[in-house]
Amino acid sequence: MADTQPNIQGPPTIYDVARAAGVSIASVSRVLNGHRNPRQETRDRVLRAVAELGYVPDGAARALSARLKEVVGVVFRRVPWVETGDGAFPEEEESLQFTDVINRGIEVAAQRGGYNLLLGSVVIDEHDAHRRIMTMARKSDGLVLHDRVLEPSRLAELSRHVPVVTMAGVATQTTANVRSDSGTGMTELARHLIHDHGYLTMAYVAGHADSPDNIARRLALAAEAASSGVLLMEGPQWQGNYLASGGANVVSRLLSDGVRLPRVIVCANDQTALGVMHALAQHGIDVPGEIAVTGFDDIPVARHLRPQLTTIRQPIAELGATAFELLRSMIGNHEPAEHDIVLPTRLMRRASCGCPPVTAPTGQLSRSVLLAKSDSAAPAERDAPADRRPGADIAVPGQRPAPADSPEGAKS
Amino acid sequence: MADTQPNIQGPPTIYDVARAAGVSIASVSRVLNGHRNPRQETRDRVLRAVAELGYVPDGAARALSARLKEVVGVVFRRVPWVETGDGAFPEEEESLQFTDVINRGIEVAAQRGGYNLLLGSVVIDEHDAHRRIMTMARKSDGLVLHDRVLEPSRLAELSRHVPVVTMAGVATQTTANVRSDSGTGMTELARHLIHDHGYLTMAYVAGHADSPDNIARRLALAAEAASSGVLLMEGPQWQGNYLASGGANVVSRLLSDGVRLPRVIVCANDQTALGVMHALAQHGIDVPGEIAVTGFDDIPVARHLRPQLTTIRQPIAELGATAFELLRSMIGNHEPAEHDIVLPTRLMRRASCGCPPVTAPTGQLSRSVLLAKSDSAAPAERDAPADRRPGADIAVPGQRPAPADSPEGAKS
DNA sequence: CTGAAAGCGCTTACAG
DNA sequence: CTGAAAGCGCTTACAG
Repeated sequence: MADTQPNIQGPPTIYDVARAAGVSIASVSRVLNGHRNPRQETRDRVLRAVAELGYVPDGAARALSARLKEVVGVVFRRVPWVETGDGAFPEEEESLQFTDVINRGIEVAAQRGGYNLLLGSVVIDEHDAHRRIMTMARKSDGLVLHDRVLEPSRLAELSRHVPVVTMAGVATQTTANVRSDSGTGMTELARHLIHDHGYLTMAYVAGHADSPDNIARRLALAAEAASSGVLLMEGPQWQGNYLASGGANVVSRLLSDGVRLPRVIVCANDQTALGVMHALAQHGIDVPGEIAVTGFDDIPVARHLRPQLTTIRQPIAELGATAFELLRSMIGNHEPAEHDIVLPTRLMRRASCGCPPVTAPTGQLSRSVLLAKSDSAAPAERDAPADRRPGADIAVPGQRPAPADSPEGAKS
Repeated sequence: MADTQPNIQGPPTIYDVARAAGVSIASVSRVLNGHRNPRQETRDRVLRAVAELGYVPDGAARALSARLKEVVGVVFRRVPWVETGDGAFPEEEESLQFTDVINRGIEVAAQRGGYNLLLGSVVIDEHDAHRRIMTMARKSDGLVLHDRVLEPSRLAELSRHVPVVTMAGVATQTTANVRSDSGTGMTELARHLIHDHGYLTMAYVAGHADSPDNIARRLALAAEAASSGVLLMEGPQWQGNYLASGGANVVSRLLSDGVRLPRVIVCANDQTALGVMHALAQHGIDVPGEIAVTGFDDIPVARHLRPQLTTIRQPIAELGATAFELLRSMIGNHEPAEHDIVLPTRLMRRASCGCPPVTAPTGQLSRSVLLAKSDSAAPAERDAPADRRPGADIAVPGQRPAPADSPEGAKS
């Protein structure tokens, strides 16, 4: 078959394969798409030619003809880049771990279904975000929209063109939504803080004020605080933005204003907690000894922080995968089975709330493991847990930890 | 124009617009693509019809006709999902912050250039990874490949189909590469550890053995150690995998084997350092007091760790953006201007190497900021820095910090 | 400046 | 089972 030359340049087309195999392009297409029609001999010849030429169908041609791109678009909201003084190029300031893990969940599910993921970001207040999103829509079979990438009014218009699934949003007549159970999760956390730890004062560092997740978390926390007579500080001073910088700014501002801080700071998400813990540490305030801090999400780094972050785990990757499956069920003008899918959450008790830290199961190690002499004091050993649980990083719903500080009295 | 009905279903096509505007589809196309031909009146009519119908061209048709998809593919390597016992769905175990930030850099640059990003992952030892990558190639105009997603032999084949840029790899005859200057960065770090801090024993927790970055870092560190007579521990026992779990496993294994640890653990990347610090903390070993730890990359969370992580900053997002620009210069069969672009790195001195921690510029705060009474001891104040620098989180090349521990003698 | 027509590379009825 | 042909929705020479 050495005489069968493909096009002068560029990848081989289906015509090249057909010529090499001595069949029509229809047969090539049938073999490649797994129809059972072609007989074995035809199939063999086609497959051989395909292998020889290294043929892979062009995605655009396939999409145009089959009316299916096998691509799902994902739009998320990105922090605008900040120009740094020292280089020609801007750098990103924040990580978006929650978003990234969701996207990974979407991608894995999409892959299984033979889809690829078209990723695009939008910046706050970008005036023609909807145009860019529309362009993405026309490059995909459907769209997953993260929180707050498009005004609700535009949403309706968009959903007339392609199926749309929102993440952590609100289901509409024409769009479906996937979220996790923020209310139940926050209620569980609040009860742990109030009843297990006996904390009497708390604050809520909010996420975006109009985010449904933020609202649900705030309300659940407020309800528990009210029913237990616990003081809950919230409001403009405590307004964050789901970012570490937002959490850090809230704390720094309050401290420099001389505002007295509560015993626990409950954060709208882990990223915020990251910033809050950072700011507290900068000011020499011990967590959880002086102030306990909690998050929401359980992003991968949560367990690597010092102290490890007590938080509500969302099944983050699964949220993404669920969004993909839901979207796929809508592709082809089908109605989704459900319009609002809610996944469960669970409390992860770690050290930042005041629960005993989990240390290595091997127990205390001899100092002889240190090759180098050190002139620094050995680190203060924190209170050894009464009920040392090897798997305490895993949620144990039925189990109550020993309170890390003594209750300060009930319902002051 | 209420009488102009679009197709029964689906988004309007260029034919719908042409009919509504009373012109040919060619004119519609010309107006939309910014050709200067159409006269003002034609232009107005087209634009009005476009607005009324909400027309946006189909990406696949456009791609097929214009021979340009305006999509760049990005392939990265993902940790395989682990089935958890408690649910139907697997969960991701690790974050991939370095990869995620690079991808964000690619995406931002791509967006500026009118491109979108097609994202796909590959798993270690996936046998038909190359087929999936090929499919992605046929859905894009070019490919950015992260480290080790494809065997080198397949690379050559792939690059015959589409332009390929590798990240942190090696340039070949047919592919270009973008990386940062690992050698210089590691040399700077090693000198800081050896000469500024006076450390005499160190270890290197490696990344993937065949990663060019890993090799460059290891060699640079070894060269500095050798020329200063410092002990460097490395080898199979110290083999990591660029993941937090890899770093944690190395430390845990060594500790349970009773191996004596060195004064500094230099990690191949930040993610590894995260795991190392986590494992050390679990075993009650103080960082940096007993063992100093350093990373490489400066991923966003590095500065949020306790202690803050001393590391080499790579311009991560810029690496991605550069890869996109390079790739775009290759799209259309152009030769890239450069085949191997190397971006600079710089040392970020933070606390984990033993440099003085940076605390809030406001100085010490009254305990009265705490609303709740606390029964826990105030946190131990770490050695106050002699030269407290407000901007110490920013690299200050010319400045040397006070050593955090006394030199243990020169060139033992 | 504008329209009719060809063509991008596929898939899929429609005949045979 | 197989091939010739139409068609997916665009862009762009080619004529006028």
